[in-house]
Amino acid sequence: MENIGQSYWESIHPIEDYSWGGLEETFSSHYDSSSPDGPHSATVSKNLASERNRRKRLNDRLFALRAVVPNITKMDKASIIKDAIEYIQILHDQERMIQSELIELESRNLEPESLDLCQNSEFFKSIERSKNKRGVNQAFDPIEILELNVSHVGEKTVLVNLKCSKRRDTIVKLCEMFESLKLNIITASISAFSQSLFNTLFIQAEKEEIGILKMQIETAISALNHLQTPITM
Amino acid sequence: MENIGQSYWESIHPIEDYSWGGLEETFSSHYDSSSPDGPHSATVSKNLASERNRRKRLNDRLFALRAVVPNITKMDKASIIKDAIEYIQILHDQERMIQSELIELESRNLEPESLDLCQNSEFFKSIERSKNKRGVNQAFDPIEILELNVSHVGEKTVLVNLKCSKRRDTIVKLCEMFESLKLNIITASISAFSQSLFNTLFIQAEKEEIGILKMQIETAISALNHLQTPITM
DNA sequence: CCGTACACGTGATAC
DNA sequence: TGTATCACGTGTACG
Repeated sequence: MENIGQSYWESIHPIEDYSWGGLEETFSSHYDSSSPDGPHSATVSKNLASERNRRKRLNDRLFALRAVVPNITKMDKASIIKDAIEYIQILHDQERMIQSELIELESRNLEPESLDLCQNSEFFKSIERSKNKRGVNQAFDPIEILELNVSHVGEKTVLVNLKCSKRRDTIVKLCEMFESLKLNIITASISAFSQSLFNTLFIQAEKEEIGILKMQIETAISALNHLQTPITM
Repeated sequence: MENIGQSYWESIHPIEDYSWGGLEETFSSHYDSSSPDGPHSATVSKNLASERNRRKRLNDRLFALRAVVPNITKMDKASIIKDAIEYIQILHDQERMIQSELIELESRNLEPESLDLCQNSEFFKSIERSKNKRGVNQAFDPIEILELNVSHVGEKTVLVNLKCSKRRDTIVKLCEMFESLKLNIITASISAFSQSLFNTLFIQAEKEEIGILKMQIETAISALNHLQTPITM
């Protein structure tokens, strides 16, 4: 089976591969017109493939939208769009404030050349027509654990490998979390690539602490995620 | 020809100019409540109404997203999401440019009067905001720059190499600093070894931004060190 | 006529 | 348990 309809929701919560093409293929009855099912079936098949492509495109776009928007609370389609709207409004407000602050700073600096440069920037023009609607909401992203592996590589050394999604302030919160655990860290490496975050830690610990360490990290991350302010809209 | 259309929410819908060319007709009371197959039919009816509400919510959100994103070319669902993604990325770039303009302006006037203004800037407020979630206001150690090298490794790629001393919360502050700069970071790697901290960043930038980037990082770190007195917000 | 885009109802699935 | 979301195939309108 090729799993045509596989999308990221199903990749997160995989479902079993059921055969969806059972009875509709040879289905030609319906009060159909006088056309035999030769060209009609071809048309239906084309439309079917097109519709699949359309759905896939929509889901991919939605996935990409989720990737560029922090402050994702739920993985719903509607929630993703709602969070994107809120985030755009937050960006509008922030830009407005930063721009006003920049102008204030410019006004103290009495160089007319830079003032003209600023006011002629396209950013300034875009700010002019942007409207603010609400106060700045605190953006807070949940840390999504994609992979967590704690293994034992020596006599008293434990290797922690953590892969998680990279969103806004994810690195900051991760570092805070690791520092708060008061571990005996020998070396630590954090690499950000694309939309993922790769953490590698060598920790001085005993072998029997592996399970506890894994649970510690998981609970610390989930505790961080539960700190977020409820967004009610 | 049944055409069970959704129309009662269509009348509520505030946007009247365009409706994706869907088929909207009057709602014909089709499903009967007096079916002999009682509970199953009721379940199906509930599911049907829920699905209609879900679709309506999704479409409303999509319209709202279209409303906050300017320069919508096509009214496609996929195009609306695509334009929103591009717009968010544009906003990110603009924010980054504005930040660099701010930093450049701050470096231009080195009077102490403007230093106070700098500490009230949105850049530092964002730092304080992200730090304020724990209420930690202990005096922290200053970040000591041991080595900073910004070089040009490609057409639009800049390599940043930063080595500094590793003290308490150095990684956290460093990550906050890098995130607040709103750079277009391709990959970032932070390695802690012994008492030193090694940062390697690949940033999408132009060649002429190298000097600005170096100055940005230096001033941001030194500003972080100068911040340590009044964090209480 | 053909391709695109949409809404619709339905069965399956996760919580 | 019911109640959410989702993917799917289909009919249909528009260019």
